[in-house]
Amino acid sequence: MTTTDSGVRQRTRRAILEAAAAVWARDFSASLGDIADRAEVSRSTLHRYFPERQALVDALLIDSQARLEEAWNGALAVSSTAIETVENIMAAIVDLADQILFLFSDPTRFVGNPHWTSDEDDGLPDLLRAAQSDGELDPDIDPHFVMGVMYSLIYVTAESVASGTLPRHKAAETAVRIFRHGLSPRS
Amino acid sequence: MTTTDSGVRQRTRRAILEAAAAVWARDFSASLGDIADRAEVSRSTLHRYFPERQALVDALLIDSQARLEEAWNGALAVSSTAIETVENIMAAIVDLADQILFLFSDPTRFVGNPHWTSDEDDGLPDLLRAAQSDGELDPDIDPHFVMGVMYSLIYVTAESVASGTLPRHKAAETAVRIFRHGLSPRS
DNA sequence: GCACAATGACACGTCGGTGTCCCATTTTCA
DNA sequence: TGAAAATGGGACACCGACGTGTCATTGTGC
Repeated sequence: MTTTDSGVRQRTRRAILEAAAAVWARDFSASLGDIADRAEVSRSTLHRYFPERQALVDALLIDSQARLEEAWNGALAVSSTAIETVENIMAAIVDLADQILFLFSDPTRFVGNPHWTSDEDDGLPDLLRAAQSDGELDPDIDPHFVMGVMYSLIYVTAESVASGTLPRHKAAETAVRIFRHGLSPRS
Repeated sequence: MTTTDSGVRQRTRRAILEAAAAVWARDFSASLGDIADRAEVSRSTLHRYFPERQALVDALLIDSQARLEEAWNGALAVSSTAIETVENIMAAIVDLADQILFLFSDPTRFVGNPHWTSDEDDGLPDLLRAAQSDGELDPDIDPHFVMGVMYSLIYVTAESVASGTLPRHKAAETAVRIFRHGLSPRS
């Protein structure tokens, strides 16, 4: 706790968080035992780092949101137009698929959780509207539906990478292309 | 059981199956109590129709596959080209979203279940390959990945219809258009 | 080598979902 | 109307996940 967060503690902590994201992204009802197994840690150890289930949920929630925001800002920094920003964000979060799934697969999962930053105040809907105004996305489609398409494309590409159907280096490009072409204005 | 499956029994049975599909499509770990509530039936009644959890799972599995096959055959009957068949199938199964989700959201859910007809022997991959040969779909994309995109589009459109974001009468058209444009060959 | 933190294995008690009865009440139909 | 069918709801035992604790073992820094 003091100076002795010697690499070990941080590494086990990260291993547990990674495992939790990977497991809970697919099945939020998975037991702590499953997560401990995935993290290659005993259930006792898991409980020492996160005394109760909720503590792990909160920690993963905070961590996932932080990493997502980091990716978001990185994408913003290198983009000029709205559609370019959207594409860069998609490309960036393909690597955060587990975290995204954990965060957004069930809209009611974190209601009432003090650590949950509602996705209303991030600028994605506004960004999509801007892309629609620029003539890059079909203006007749609801931005929230577009977000749904984004997330589901993230999901399938990540799943396909995990199962070996899709090579990792093609994942981001593929997802972005389907998104871009599928939602372009009617020609 | 004999001639006396007087409408009543059939209707409650259907109500339970519908409820189970709707609930388990989103969370397969949901309790039988949740399903009974959704079906507006007491838990006792549910147990009378399906003595154990597995019995309900099997019944829903059989029912969902039957309805899917029916939609499949209907789409086949009115289509001539491969891509047309795919589009008609997509349009048809938007209304079966709950059943599709229940059947395919977890690939490992029914392994070993004697009632499970592996999706290897339905012709979807072949159909997609045919559409690729016809120049209607990008030939560089793995058919199984295309199937993933199909299912995820079914999912988002159905979710959006349920949440009121997307009008029902536009659901099928929207899903098909995104699929078609998103996966068309590079131009 | 010695102290001390970290980990793993095990042992409880609690709680919710499940499966099974049983009985009262309502609905259906002859 | 009256019998049969169908349903609702409570009581109970069972089981697995969870939360908490203890104790032995490992390994890390001094």
